[in-house]
Amino acid sequence: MPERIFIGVAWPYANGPLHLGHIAGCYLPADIFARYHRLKGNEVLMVSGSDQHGTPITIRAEQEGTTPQEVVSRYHALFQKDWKRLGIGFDLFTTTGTDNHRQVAHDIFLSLLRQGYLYQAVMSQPYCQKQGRFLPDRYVEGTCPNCGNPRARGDQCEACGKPMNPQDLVGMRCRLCDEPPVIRETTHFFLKLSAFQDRLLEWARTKEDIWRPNVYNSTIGFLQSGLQDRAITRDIEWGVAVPVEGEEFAHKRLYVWFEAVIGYLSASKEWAQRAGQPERWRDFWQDKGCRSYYFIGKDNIPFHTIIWPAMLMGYSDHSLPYDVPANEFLTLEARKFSTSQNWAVWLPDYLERYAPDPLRYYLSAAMPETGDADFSWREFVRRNNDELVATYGNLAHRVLTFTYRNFDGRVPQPGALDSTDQELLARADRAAEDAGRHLEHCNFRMALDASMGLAQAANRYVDVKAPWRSFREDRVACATALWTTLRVLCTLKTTLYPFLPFSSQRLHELLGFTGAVEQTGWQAQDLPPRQQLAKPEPLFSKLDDAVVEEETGRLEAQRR
RNA sequence: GGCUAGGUAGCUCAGCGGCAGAGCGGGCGCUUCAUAAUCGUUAGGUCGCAGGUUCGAAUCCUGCCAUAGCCA
Repeated sequence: MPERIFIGVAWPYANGPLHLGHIAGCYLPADIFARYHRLKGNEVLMVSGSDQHGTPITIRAEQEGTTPQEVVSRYHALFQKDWKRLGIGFDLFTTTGTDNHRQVAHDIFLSLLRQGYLYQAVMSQPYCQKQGRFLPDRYVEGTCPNCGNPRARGDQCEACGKPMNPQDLVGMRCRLCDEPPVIRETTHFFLKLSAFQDRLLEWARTKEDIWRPNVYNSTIGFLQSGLQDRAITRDIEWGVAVPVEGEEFAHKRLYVWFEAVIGYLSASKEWAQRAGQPERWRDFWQDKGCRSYYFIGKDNIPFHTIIWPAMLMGYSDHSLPYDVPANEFLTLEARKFSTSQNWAVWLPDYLERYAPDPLRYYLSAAMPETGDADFSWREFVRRNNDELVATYGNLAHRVLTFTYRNFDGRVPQPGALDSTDQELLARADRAAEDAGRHLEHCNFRMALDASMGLAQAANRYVDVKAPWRSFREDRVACATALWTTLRVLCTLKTTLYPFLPFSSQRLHELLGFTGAVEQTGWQAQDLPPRQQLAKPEPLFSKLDDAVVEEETGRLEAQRR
């Protein structure tokens, strides 16, 4: 009986390329999870898209003297290309700029309004008289009252990290034209989060054994400390219109934090339309048996465990998140990724120079699941050479080349299996079970370990069996050992497929199978004796140690 | 200031009440099918600090110290 799995992944701001922190944070784990479930034959819907609204995008456009739409289109196209190259397999990766998204956002807004969960209230905002517009917080600059930094922003002082209200700044001025803004009153819609407090708390408490401790504790903490209603509209031009009549809201837009999460639902509807089955989204949103998973970074937790569930509770009977496996952060050479300081390994740069699977391997093995994790080029080269190439790649290569050369390029016919052979095959079944169980629970590092442990056991087995010796002394024993190891490779190509889709497909073909490895299910494929093997070639390449200096040098050079 | 998470071998991390663990790196050795890969073996730790609970604490509790993130 196939299960239904909905996978929502954080929506990246389309204002710049993605870096490895984003990949380790949510895109890779989501993809691993999706591939596993597809392999098991489950129905999976995995969606996300470019978040094309929000201040970072308008700022970027103004810096470049272009339009927000141009910025968005450029990076959205880049994202699409990168997903393909890295093997992140969305069922749909759309944007928040579609008519469909606007309609769904309006529907939710109006539904919440009708049910009394939205209300209007007046708030004070900085207003630039010279430009005749309200200024987003981060468009306002001034001296930090806390540390004296003269260039603190209205949302936060980057020097001392203190969060800010624009009014707190000494000598507040407009970042675009240097004029001091005035404080003006403006009316906005607020979401009555407080109305959901009790229901949210009751619901969240059912998640104690499902959510990661970090996710559970911070959510409960938030809920217990009391929710404040939040404004869901802003005085800006770039965004989704506020669906009410009249001039008052004509120049206001839905605030991105409210609008972007709606993308999960609107993308599902778009996917269904594109598939020619416009009602199909209901399978993933209104079927009680469907589990929904949201892969995000830890900075996004409250939006997915509090705000989005509250919106869904107020809207109608749509499924609430089942799990929100938020990852911690990745650091780069022990320092925080920083876009403004250009301290980052950008995904397009990586993909220009290296293969996707070594990165997928590294980020899976060092995934920031339970605490922050670090990416360093030294570790990257080491993990590639000493783990991926030496343990897994070498196992496949040593067995395939020996077999290909000495058994006429075909899978050997095994004799009777002795206890060592049987033990290894049992070990393989156990590894697959373990990997599956860990993947079910989003424990990606442990799932990967299960497979790598099997590869090690298989290397030991080959050493014990020494087929290069038995080839001369006992041809049947040699054939049996090789067949057994090849059969273990069949398990490995399956259990590693979620992590290393490209090399699993290659191994699938090297073993003489045709078609897509994804079609073979979450089980070791039968290995028919006499099956023609493909001419062996290494699955992975060693990297020269010089890569370490080259890449760390590049990082330092590009740093601002 | 409040909250959350982590501080364990040279490095990356697991363990979370019962003899301190893994991978990698270091030393030594075996092997030669394989991208000098594999495999065996060995060294290496006051489990952040100080108290407490317990027959027994890396593990539970309290306080402190550096760290990261979130919130006000």
